[in-house]
Amino acid sequence: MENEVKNYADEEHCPVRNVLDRFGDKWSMLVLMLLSDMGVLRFNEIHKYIGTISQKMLTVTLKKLEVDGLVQRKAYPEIPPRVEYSLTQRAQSLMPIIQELAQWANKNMADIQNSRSKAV
Amino acid sequence: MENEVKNYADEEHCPVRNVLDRFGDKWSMLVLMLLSDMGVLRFNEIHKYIGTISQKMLTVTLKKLEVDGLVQRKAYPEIPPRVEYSLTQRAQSLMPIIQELAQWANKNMADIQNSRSKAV
DNA sequence: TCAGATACTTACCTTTAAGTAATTAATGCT
DNA sequence: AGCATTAATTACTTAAAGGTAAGTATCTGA
Repeated sequence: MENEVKNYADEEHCPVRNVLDRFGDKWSMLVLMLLSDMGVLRFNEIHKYIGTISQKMLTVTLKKLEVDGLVQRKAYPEIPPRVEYSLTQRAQSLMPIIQELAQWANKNMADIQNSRSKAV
Repeated sequence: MENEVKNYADEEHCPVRNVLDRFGDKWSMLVLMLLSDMGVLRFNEIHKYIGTISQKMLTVTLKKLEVDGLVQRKAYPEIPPRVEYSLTQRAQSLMPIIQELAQWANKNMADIQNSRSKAV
């Protein structure tokens, strides 16, 4: 007789895995928070705010967020090109939760770093 | 004159980066949710619930969570060994936010997948 | 004519995360 | 004697993420 447990990680049925995997990367959350604070930003503006992101990763990150319908991309047919990014409604409905997460992190950062340093 | 912007990603001062990076990996969130649902679990029980995690990654994940003071590890000096894992208070204060995140993901999963499929 | 601006793309390389499979230690059970 | 049990660890390999640097198109202004 098998122990019929498993299935907590089923990718098809676990929305957390399926959806949240997408902004568990290095930059997505940061871009979302920045756009949430600033409203509308051009590519180079985001690039300057997040001083350490490479052009390539910013492109990749914005594209992923756009594909998921979290970021809206508006390109103006000018030269040199101008592209503006902003949050969609969907992303805006997510931001309060991310803000809570950020608050939790703020509140607990010191203790966590303390725990880490004790762990040798 | 330089454009004095930057610093949105400063790792020293950004608690979100610093703290949340740790459970943006493949398994941490899942382990936290499982322990939140189940209370106290032994290593092999977690392993069975999350059918697809390797022994190594479960060890690594639990150790990281323990170092951050999110998971409590209690080893009984028996043979064969028995080790029980549970959430700390700190992790429990985080769980409501993770639950909200999960609810958001649940609510928005279908739309997001729809957006993705449209994006070719 | 040529640098500068803009939002990328591409090729290449390094780093990190994760998976596989074998091994360990000490005991009880058969 | 030999196998199962438990919670790891170790060495090795593969896959994914991220970084670097250069290139692209088109126009403006010096």
